[in-house]
Amino acid sequence: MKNIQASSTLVESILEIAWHFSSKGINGACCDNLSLSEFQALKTTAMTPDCSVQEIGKLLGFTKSGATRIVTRLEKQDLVTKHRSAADGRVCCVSPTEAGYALLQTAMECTSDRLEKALANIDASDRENVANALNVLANAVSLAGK
Amino acid sequence: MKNIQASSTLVESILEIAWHFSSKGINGACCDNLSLSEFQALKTTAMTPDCSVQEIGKLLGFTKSGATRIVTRLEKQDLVTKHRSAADGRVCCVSPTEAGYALLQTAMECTSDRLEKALANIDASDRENVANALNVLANAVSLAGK
DNA sequence: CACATTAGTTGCCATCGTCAACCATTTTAC
DNA sequence: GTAAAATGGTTGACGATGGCAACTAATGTG
Repeated sequence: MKNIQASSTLVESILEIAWHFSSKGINGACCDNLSLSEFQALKTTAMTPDCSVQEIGKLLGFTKSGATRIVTRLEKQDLVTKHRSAADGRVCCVSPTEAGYALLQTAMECTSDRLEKALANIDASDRENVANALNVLANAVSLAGK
Repeated sequence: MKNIQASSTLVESILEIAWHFSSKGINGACCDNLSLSEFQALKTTAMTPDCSVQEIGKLLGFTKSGATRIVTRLEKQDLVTKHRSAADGRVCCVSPTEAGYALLQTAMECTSDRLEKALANIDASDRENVANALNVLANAVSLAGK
C-alpha cells in the first residue's frame, strides 16, 4: 500500500479517525435526534438478545443510572421497548422497535456514505486493505475492552 | 492479512474503534483533568503556529464560544497561554506552555501503550498493514472534513 | 423468615458546548 | 477621513448529558 500523504504515528491516525467518527463528526449528521451514545445503545440492543439495561452500560462504559437514562430517552422516541424478564423479575429486557431497526439501518447507510465519500480517491486494493486492517483492529480493541 | 475474527463491515469497524478511542475510552484515562475535547484542542494548538481561538473551533467543530471556553479551561490549568496577535489586535494566539507540551507527550505515550496492549496478539506484518491502512484512512477523513 | 445482593430508577449535581447579545478591532465604502 | 460593515473573542442563560448516592423491588442465601 502506498502512503499517499505524510505519515503519522498509529496513535495519531487513530485519534484523527476517532474524532471524525465520534460525537463531533456524527451527532445528528446521520440520525437526527440521536446522540452518539444513544445510537450506540440502540445498536447494542439490536445485537444483544434479551439485552438488560446494565448490559448496555457494561458494554458501552456507562453506569447503570446513565444506562437507564439513555434507554429512557430511546423509549420516549419509540425506538426501543422494555419488558420484564420472565426469568428474573428485576431485569428489564430492552429491544429495538420496528422504528428502531429502521433508524439503525438508515444511520448505518448514511455513515457508510459519508465514509465512501472520504474514500473516493482511494483505489480499490487500498480500500480492501483498509477494510481488513480496520477489521483486525476493531476486533483487537473490542477484545481488549473486556 | 488474515481475518482472524468474524468479519464486520467497514463502518461497523470504524464505529467500534471510534467508540473505544473517544471520550468513553479516553477521558481521564491518559490525561487526568482533561476531557477529550480539551486534549484535541491542546494538540491543535501544538500543531498550528499562531493558532487563534476560532481556528481551534473550525478545526475541531466547535462554535467560537465553545472554543473560547475550552481554551479558558486549558488556560486555568496552565497548559496554554493566550497573547494578542501583533498583526491583528482582535486575534488571540494560543500556544501550549511547557506543561502543555509535556502533558501532550505523556498522553500520546499513554494512549500508545493502551493501543499496544490491544495489538499484543497481532503479528508484526499485520501491525504494519494496520498502521499503513490507518494512515491512509486518517488522511482521507481529514481531507474530507475540509 | 431475616438479611444480603442485584437490577433498575430518581434527585441532585457538575460538566459541557450552543445561542444570542455584546465589546473591541479591523476593513470597506463613500 | 470617517461612518458602517465585518470579524475575533467573551459572556449570560440555557439544554443536554451522565455520575453519585439513596432508594425500591425482586431474587438468593443462611
